[in-house]
Amino acid sequence: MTLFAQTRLAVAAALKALYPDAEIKDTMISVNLTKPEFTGDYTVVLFPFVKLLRMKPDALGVQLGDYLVANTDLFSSYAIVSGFLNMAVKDSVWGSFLLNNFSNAHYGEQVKKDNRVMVEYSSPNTNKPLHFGHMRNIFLGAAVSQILKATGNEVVKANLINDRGIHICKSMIAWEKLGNNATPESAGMKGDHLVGHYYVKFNDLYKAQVAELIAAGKDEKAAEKEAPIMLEAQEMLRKWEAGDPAVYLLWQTMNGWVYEGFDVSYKKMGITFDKTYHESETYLLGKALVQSGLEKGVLFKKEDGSVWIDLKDEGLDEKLLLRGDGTSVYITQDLGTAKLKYDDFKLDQSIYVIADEQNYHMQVLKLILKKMGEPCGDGIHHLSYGMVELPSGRMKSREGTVVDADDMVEEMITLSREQAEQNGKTAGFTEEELGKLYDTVGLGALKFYLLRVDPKKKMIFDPKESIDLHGFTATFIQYAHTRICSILRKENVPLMPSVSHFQAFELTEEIAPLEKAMILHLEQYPTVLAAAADEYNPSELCIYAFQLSQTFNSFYDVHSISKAENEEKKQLRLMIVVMAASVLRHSMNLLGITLPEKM
RNA sequence: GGUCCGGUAGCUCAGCUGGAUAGAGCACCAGCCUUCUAAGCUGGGGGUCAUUGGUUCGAAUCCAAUCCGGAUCACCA
Repeated sequence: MTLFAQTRLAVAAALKALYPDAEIKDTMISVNLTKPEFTGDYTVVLFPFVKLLRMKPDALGVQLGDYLVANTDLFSSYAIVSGFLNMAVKDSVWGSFLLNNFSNAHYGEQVKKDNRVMVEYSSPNTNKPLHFGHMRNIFLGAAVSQILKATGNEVVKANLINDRGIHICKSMIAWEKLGNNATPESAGMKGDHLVGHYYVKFNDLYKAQVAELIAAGKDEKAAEKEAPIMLEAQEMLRKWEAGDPAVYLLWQTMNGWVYEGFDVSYKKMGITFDKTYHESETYLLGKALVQSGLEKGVLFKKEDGSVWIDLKDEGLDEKLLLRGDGTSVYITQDLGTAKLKYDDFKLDQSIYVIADEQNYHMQVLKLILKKMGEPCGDGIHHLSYGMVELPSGRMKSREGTVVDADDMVEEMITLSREQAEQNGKTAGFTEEELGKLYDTVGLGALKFYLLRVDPKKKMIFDPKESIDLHGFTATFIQYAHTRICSILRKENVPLMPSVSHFQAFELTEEIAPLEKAMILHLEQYPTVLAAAADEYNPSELCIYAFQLSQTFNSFYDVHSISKAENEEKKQLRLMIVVMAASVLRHSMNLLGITLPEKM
């Protein structure tokens, strides 16, 4: 148990012992970290009990403080400042905290529980390459997966590829018309970029045809419907659904190019999946569910044969589940896929990382499953995140205003190289080491940038202002880590020393404020990690790791390790920095960010 | 119009289960490298926490109303 939690329990026990007749609820006990400007480590807010106990805050504080010091082994003293009881934890407690945890590579993790959860993320369409918006989705999903694993869950990372539909046919038509049988090899392009290129071409052609029709006297709506290239795309989709061999072959070929391109991008970004679903294989699955819903009387049929669900009593409207011609719609597929996932893995929870524009869709999906009595609906959680926008508004792949994912990665790597060269940081590295380092720094900065903001907030990204490598960034944390590694190299202490490494350590001197600040931060890590998991929010780890690095930099500035005042101080500080480096690595690894030993 | 999300320093964001004088980073200004990596540290200026009212010992945080921005309410996916 964390010291923080122990303090809460101790306060609860103390109150019960002191005032056995008072009904003190757990929620009334508010324990916080003591603000740096006051002496003490943990603060108990006294106001909530004042009314109940009919006591002045200060009088209550004295009784509670005295009791805690006398009856627990945790606290050495206390101070009361205007209604706040500031408890000082004994130095010896901090000493054993360090000794017990400094060499624990799994510090902060939770024991395995019987809970299987799927996280679906990335989920790209195969008509265009990944862009900056996808990266937020991908990094979020990957990070949340890792965080859930670290907090004891069994995690299945899933990717649902949208490989069919009119958008794919658009790329195919344009390639047929304009491609001259170009392949990724002949065009010298990544496959996903090649296919994306023809998707843009399609829209160029389409717009031109619409303009032509309008010039010929058609109104806009009719023109958009009748543009020949659009009719061709729709015809191609019908052929695909009918299993036309030529269309099917082209579809397979072009999707194959896209997958090769995606694989390169995923690999560069360090992203993997345990399971890949393809919509072409799942899009018909929902129909059986709809049929059983009809039999159960949850759904109803209209005269034209279309199937609906009535969600009016939930404050929503009627929702179509199957077209009159019996073909499925978007939500039908999702119903089927939800059940498939559940049956495949016996899931307790199923997390969908999907942009917030689909909040309504996900709400409806859950409601329908619930009404149909499908157990797979219970564990569904929509991890909704805000879109990444440009200063000029949303990115539109049709209009080619997207910031491409591969380009962005390359740009960040270039930026990290420029920064390193500017700072004269390249000495003592081989070319190969430098290349690896720039990847680490560039990608780290990118991931951190996208993860440091609360997922539900939308982000505005200005590509003209490149991502900074100073301040609240991965680079800052990476740098703090390399400084620690440098100390450890000098002192011949391994990155992960054995439990017995500091067994001779004995605490006799008072712990200095910045040493204490480090220890207090380290003690918070399990609490922060648990909160990040509860809220599916990796940004909490970003903030935590940044603050720990900040505190370390101040500590580093004031307290020398190799020139510590004495051997005891040296050992204490070594334990602190060993553990700090370990916690930094642990938290950043969960976000997919690597911390180098030299930079 | 209904529903949901957001509005905190010039900019990007923390803080939101009510708690001490509202915090970071960037940008700006002034200092700090013969000492473990200056991609760093120290200090400074910069705020009507959108507005109004309410609840409370105490409100950026909770409630209500209003204003502004966004998303969504398809037989598209």
